[in-house]
Amino acid sequence: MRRDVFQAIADPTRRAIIGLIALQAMTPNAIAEHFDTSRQAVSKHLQILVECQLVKQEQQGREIYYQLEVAKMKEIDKWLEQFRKIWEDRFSELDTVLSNLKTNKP
Amino acid sequence: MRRDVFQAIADPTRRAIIGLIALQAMTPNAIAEHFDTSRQAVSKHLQILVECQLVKQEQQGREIYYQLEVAKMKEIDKWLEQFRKIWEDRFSELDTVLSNLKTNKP
DNA sequence: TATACGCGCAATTAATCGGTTGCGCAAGTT
DNA sequence: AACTTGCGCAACCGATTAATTGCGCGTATA
Repeated sequence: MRRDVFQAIADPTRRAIIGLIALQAMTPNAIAEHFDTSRQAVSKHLQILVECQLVKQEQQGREIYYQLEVAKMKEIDKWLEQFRKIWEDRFSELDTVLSNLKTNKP
Repeated sequence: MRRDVFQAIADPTRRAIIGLIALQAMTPNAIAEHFDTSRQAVSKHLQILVECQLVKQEQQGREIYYQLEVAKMKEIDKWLEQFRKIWEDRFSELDTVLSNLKTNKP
């Protein structure tokens, strides 16, 4: 089962979970209380998040705390990087590039 | 059919398409040439991208040029914003929080 | 030691996904 | 006018998906 970060954040519940545990590690039950789904459903989401290393777990007695692997979020940011150039740097510059591309045909 | 930006970029082909047309608007056929999938498959992806407004189309004769709606990419960036704080500003503080949690064990 | 809890691990089902195929319409070409 | 080309639309199919249910294994508590 090939999972990547982008697929992981595609699900709204998963994004909500990420937002929840971003500041503080939580157990599946604690997380599940914030949604109106079952614990198992949440656990499955967590499993997927762990699978793609967006979240890591830490056992503590019979409880398992899930916490965000913040570094992995950079991967998304890294992908966005190339587009940030386009939307921040210069819209007019982009136009120049496009014009050049068009006039560059022999 | 509820689509959002995150679901749109979940698919690797869709991300590749986005990367392709980022700099230059392209027609479905032109895009399809870059992959080993059919034009229809690409068209379906484009349809999804248009649906969530990540891409817009512009008719030109019988050809339709698809072009990236760069502004919409910001939506992803906006979501990342909250985590950027964590991973950039406060690694040390995060560690403190985690340590505190750990010392809670008897 | 017996009992209650927290949790992961299947197995199952309904829904959705990505892709293919075939069609028809409209815009260019001859 | 007849033909070709670019494209969207719809139907279909196998593969995933999200969520439910039932189970068993450890860890606490009495």
